[in-house]
Amino acid sequence: MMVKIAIIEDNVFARTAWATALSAEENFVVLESFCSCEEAIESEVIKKCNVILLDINLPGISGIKGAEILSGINSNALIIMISIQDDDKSIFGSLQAGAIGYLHKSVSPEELIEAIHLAVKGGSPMTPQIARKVLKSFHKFSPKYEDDKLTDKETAILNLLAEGKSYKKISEEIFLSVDGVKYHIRSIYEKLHVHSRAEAVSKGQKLRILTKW
Amino acid sequence: MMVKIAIIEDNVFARTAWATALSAEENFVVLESFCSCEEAIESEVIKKCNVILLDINLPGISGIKGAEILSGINSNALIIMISIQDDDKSIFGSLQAGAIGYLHKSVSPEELIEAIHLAVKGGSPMTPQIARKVLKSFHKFSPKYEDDKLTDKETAILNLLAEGKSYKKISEEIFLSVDGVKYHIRSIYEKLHVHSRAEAVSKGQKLRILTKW
DNA sequence: TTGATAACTACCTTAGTGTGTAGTTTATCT
DNA sequence: AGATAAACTACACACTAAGGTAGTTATCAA
Repeated sequence: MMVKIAIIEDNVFARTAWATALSAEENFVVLESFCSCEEAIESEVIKKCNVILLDINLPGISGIKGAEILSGINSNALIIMISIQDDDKSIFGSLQAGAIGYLHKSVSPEELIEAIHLAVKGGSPMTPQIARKVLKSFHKFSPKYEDDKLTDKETAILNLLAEGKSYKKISEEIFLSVDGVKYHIRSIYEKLHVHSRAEAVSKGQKLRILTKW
Repeated sequence: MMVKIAIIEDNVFARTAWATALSAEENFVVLESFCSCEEAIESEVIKKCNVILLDINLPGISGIKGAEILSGINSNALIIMISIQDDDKSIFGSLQAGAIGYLHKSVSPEELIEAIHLAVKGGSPMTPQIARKVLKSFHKFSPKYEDDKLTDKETAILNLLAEGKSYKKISEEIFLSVDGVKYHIRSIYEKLHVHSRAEAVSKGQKLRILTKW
């Protein structure tokens, strides 16, 4: 099984260096190298490839926007970002856009080959620091004050609020008076420092109080 | 610099096998092995260790709940889960609870040693499949129908809704009449199949339309 | 025993929300 | 040139939400 690769990178040196290195590997074939997302999007090659190496800093359509478009064209292609940045916006933006790997531009050809093998085998190549960053993004924010922790009942109600249920519906579900529900919602708002359902839900998600999966 | 390790695992064989394997490694010292979270929580050892290996399936307090409590006690300890499960609830629950790594129970002693080294160096040990699962959890859900995609304006308004802003405030911010704002919100609700702000925000987060970082 | 607090229940007011309906303007397609 | 749709603006109305205030238990600690 050949691994068909497309490269999108505006720098000529990097582009050719990667292409030659990868072509040397058995089972790898570089179908085409592009110097912009626009070019790649137009090409039929994208529909045929298994792996797309994508730079983030590109003239015109950015790598992030490009990843989104390309994964729309070929949702089976494994998109690996290659970037000099490692800020949140670049990393999480790329992941949101559909990337399954994120490498630093300083990768050696050997590491790049290894990364592609890993991706093909169902893994997600990334540098250790980025992996840590990604995992940490799941961590619950532990409220500084014990007082600001939501009780189990409050958490349950917050989840029901997120489902758009009215006070009345919630009161029926948890066997409480409507005002009883209000009582808890007041506490939730106070603890989260918000003044509306939407804000509470939003903050609940940000603080990972509401489960998202 | 010694790496001080604590092990929490109810199975005697696994526990002792890991302890002996890790003790053999230079710079590693296993401070103590516990067979339940309860024991570990009581112990002073937790406050002193750098790495905690934590089983998920434990009698009494589960590994997930345990991770939450332990990271509360020592937020600097690197918690690595070791589990036979790889369902979403186990993985993401652990990460939410504060774990920075997630390994399958079938790891070899060499892999375990390697994983701890990686964790200490700022990485996040996990199996390739789990890494992929985690990264995929960031992916935007591409709406099946083109019609259900939010426009840029709608997305912007949804973000403002998430901040709890009133129609009036939003209308001022985006230079539109209040009814103009309503017009877009109707579209948002229709596309997301919801009937309230809170639900829209919740769904927006689930679909990764709203940015969370 | 008293006092404090948590967990409700109850009522009231106001502002804001969700939805129906309808008209206007502008751009796009045929 | 005419039709169509998107992007508004406008108004009306029932309902809900948010917050103020106050009363009732039950529990627990001083």
